[in-house]
Amino acid sequence: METLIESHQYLLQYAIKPSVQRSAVMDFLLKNRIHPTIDEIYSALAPSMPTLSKTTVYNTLNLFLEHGAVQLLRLDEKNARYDVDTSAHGHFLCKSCNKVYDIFNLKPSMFQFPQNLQFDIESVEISYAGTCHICKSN
Amino acid sequence: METLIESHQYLLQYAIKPSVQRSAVMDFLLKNRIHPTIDEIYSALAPSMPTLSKTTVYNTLNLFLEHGAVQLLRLDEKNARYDVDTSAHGHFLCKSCNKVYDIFNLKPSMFQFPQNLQFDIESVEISYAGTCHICKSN
DNA sequence: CTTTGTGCAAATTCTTTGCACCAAA
DNA sequence: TTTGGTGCAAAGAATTTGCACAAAG
Repeated sequence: METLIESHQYLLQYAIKPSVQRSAVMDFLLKNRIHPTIDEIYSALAPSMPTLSKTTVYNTLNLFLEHGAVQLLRLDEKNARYDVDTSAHGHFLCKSCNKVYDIFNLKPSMFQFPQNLQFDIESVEISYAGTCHICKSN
Repeated sequence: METLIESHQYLLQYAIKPSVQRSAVMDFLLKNRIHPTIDEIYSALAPSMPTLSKTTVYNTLNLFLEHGAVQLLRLDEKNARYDVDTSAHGHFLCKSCNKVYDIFNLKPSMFQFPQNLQFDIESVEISYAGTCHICKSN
């Protein structure tokens, strides 16, 4: 399939050696911008890849993280979530439906560290939690 | 001791029924603004409270959370941390020494949600990670 | 061949739960 | 006495590790 070839190329951009499993995981991330958990990724791919193991999904996401191809989100107390969009943006977690929304319209200055070079910043996470507009009206 | 009486009063402000254990935990939090993990709190108190159990520390912090007396921080992939300062401020985690620094000089506007009333915001977390000035020079 | 990736099972870590005992009003 | 708090042991959930087999060059 052409789509998996695209994921293959995408991995190469991050110097990640592609494999069937890695391309499938990246393909899922690129097409489903839902900030999925390991379990969500595994459950989505398992039906079409019966031999896939959850260990491989863990290995794969850790590899993606090391290569900077995904961003780790710790929005709730439970599982880690992964975002294939590594640009500067924030997140909103609805505590009612557990859906994660991207918040793109934050001022760029919010992603700059306020203090004068004292620390070396590697990552910035801006996250909100509450109730989304859909759950609010129910 | 006078200090535990202060913690006792502090708990009452949040409508938390004090106990020896709860006052001791709150006393530790008020005097050690290090955003400790459950384990750090337990290890600090256990020597002077031999019968203290880690379960009680978990119970206590969950109770404090429910009453809004502490703020939950999820800065690293591992343990939860707790901050007795519930005001709007950010945090910096040094990945080298694991120390957490408070970032107080953030603009108040950063803690307001950028979108027009679509979502009900309950909490905002702004966190940075990288290398602190001490580890940088080593 | 040789290197690297995969996947099973087991281990580890963090946190919660069930339940008996203890403490305080 | 009655209510609620504590603490042990066990359970549960998320993630990592060890190792044998498979795949790819």
